[in-house]
Amino acid sequence: MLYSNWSLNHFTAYTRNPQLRRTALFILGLSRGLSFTAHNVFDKSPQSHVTAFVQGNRLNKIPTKFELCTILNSCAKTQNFRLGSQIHAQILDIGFDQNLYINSSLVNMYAKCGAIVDAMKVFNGMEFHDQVSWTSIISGLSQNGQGKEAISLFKKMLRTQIIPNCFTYVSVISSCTKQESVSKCSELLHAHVIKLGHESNKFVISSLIDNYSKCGKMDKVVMLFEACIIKDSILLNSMISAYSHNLLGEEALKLFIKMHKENVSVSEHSLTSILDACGALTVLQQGKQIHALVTKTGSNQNTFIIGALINMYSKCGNIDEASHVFDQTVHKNNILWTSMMSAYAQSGRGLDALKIFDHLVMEKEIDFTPDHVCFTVVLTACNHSGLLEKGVDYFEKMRSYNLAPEIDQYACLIDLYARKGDLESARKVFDEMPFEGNAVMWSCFLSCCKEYGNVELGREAAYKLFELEPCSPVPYLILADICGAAGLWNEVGNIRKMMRENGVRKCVVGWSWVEVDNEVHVFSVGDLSHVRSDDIYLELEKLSLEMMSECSKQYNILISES
DNA sequence: CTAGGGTTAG
Repeated sequence: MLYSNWSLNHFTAYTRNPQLRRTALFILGLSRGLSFTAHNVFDKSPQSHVTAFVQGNRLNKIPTKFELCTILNSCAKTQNFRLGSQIHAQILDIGFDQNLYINSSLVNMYAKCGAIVDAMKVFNGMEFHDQVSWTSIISGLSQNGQGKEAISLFKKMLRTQIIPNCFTYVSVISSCTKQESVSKCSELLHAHVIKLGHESNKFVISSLIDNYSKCGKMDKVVMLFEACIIKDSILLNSMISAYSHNLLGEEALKLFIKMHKENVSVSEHSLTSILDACGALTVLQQGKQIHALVTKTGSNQNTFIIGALINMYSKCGNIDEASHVFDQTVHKNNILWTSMMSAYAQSGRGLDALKIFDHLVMEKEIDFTPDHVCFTVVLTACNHSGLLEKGVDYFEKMRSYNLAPEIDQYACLIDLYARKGDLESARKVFDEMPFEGNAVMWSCFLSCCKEYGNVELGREAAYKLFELEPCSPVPYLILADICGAAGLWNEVGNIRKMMRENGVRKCVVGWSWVEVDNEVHVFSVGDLSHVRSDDIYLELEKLSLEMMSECSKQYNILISES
């Protein structure tokens, strides 16, 4: 028998399933020597490679290893798992199963089709590895949301003789970005990159910019960006989303205008990021102009863009326009339903958000399966409307959808209890959940302890935060507040002393100012949520995009060292 | 002689 165990596993799996029996027979047919000729494969689209392959099969020609590589590549691009695995069977039959090029293509093909287990099997079955095969599996894991595994394989690679190249670093850096807890990796990997001389590779820079921006290290982001000589559209998009992500919408808009002026092609990625920035700045006028641009470029059915439009309109206080955009969407999917619920929750209409959710899960005809993000939105909606019991119910409901609560949903649960004043139950969740509480969670909890004057729990939360955020004065100040309110003046004195001893400065929130028409407007950088649009952005809203770029020289934004 | 891996968006 020519088949290895591996292909037999596949084959039997197919024959057991009546719907896949035809595929099974096809595999058998291929393995008996059917083949293909690829006509003019080099100037055709992946889909026409696939067609050529299937046609060529009928001509009984045995494909060369080069042709097999090309066709596997096309299967990867078109996510054609069926054909890809059939070709795999043929490869085993012909005996190319230890060819490095073919195996790397196989790993890539399976990974791109989401069959990461099969990709791992191929990878583990390889006798020798090189840079490409390592990178294929690392990027495959990263793209399939298994950042942790990608990083651990990277570490394994470092212990071999094979030195990672710039392709590998791009994948590893983006895995780190997706894994929240490993923000410390940024500098380390950056150092690797410099040492190996990849610091001017545009892919590496884009992924590093993304990584630093997600960790809030904007100084590094700007440094990298400014060192770039050629700024292509992806780099600019990474930069725009970095600015948006770090509440620097102003900078994001400026860059977008510059990009538009210099005729750098505006992609759907750029539009999504810039809509985010408009939402964060609550500049409705600019948001509307981007909406016009979306319509003009025909991107008005792209899920990411629609989601961003809904978000932008709701942040700008225009919930009706948000729901109008949603209504005009032809294919409403999970992401968009969730965006719409989130829009209602953000606009203080939590009950409307819950109404949508209840409707969706009731209606059997609508294709909707709630995921983690969706439950976060539902729980947030409960929180904003003060619905403790309902929130706890929804939390319990997650399990009926086979969803194990993640840290975000636990954070919502803690918030629900704490805001209602049930601090003991909230505290219990910290112990019961399978995660370590992070700074955001403890900060929320601490604020609630202050609200309800609970010294004991407040003290515990503050001490946790001293460890988690050693530079932040906020927990010191809140704890001092709690103790002051309880008349514990000795402890207040001690807290002040601790602050001095630990070198924590009282003022860390930066201040910025914007100058428009000779008037100076001042606002805090850290948190813009309390800034009312009519206070500061009134003047900005009057400006059109074109005018903004003309005026940009006047907007000297400075962050003072307080 | 020909072949394989990478970045940005909820």
